[in-house]
Amino acid sequence: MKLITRDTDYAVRALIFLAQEQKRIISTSELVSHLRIPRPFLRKILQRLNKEKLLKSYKGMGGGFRLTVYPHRIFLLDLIEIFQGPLRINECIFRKRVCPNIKTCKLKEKIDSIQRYVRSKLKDITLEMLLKRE
Amino acid sequence: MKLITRDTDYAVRALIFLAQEQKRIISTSELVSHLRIPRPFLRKILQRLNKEKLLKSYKGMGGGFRLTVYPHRIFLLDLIEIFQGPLRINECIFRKRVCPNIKTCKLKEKIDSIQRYVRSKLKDITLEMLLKRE
DNA sequence: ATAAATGATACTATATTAGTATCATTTGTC
DNA sequence: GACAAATGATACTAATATAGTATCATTTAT
Repeated sequence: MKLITRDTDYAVRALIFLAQEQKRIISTSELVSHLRIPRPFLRKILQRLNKEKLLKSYKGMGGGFRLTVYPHRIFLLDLIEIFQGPLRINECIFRKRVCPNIKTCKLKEKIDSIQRYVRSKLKDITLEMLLKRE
Repeated sequence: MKLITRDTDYAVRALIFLAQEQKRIISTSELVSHLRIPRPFLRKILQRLNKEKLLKSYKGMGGGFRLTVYPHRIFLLDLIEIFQGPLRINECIFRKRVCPNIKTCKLKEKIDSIQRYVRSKLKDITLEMLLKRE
């Protein structure tokens, strides 16, 4: 059971690199040569981050991507949800027959609370915390 | 992102039914007629629970399964791990290039703590809590 | 004009999850 | 002992999600 899939992982690495290069425009080629991520896959990821407005893209020669959001305002939770969809851990189990009174079920409360916790903790983790320092 | 997959879910439902029938021996057929789970899939699940010693099986005519563990000693976490493997959320992201000093990384600490929390909370949830009451 | 970049989008491959099928073995009942 | 009703073991298929590729159009600095 993975909480973080490959594309989220790659996205994080790419964002770290971009953050460390400040506002410089970095091309996919440059990223590929530094991080070891398959080029077309990385391209797809960067395009997505662009659509989500975390990056701004520049077309044409000398083009590439640039971070548009401060690293302390980029949250791991958001990246996870961009690439993996909404974080839900309380789906399946609560169906008709299992849980007699779904509204008041203690179990549902517990699971909901786990989910809230996980979400809030993942929200605490920012890109900034991942940057190399000293 | 699902925390609980179909087989875990089915296992829970089957266990609930078995727990409610006390120590009576219940066949797959009876379970199938009460829960709506595809028979061969359910059989696979019951066999697994048997191997894990949560159930005891009885072969031959009149045979079936019986719960061998008290519902308050069956934990959701264990069921999840039986069917889905170890619960790990801190795999992927911490590889060579991303995290400069993996030993001391604050982020790893955070994720580890999330994992500990999730595990301990899932460990708090017992089968007993899922049984119908009043 | 051209080369070097991204945009859009469709496709393929691999892994995981979900479910099926089959045959062997055990056991209660007549 | 024969038979039917059960599980044991195991291999197979189907569907879905994840991972990765390919292609062509468009933009833009030189």
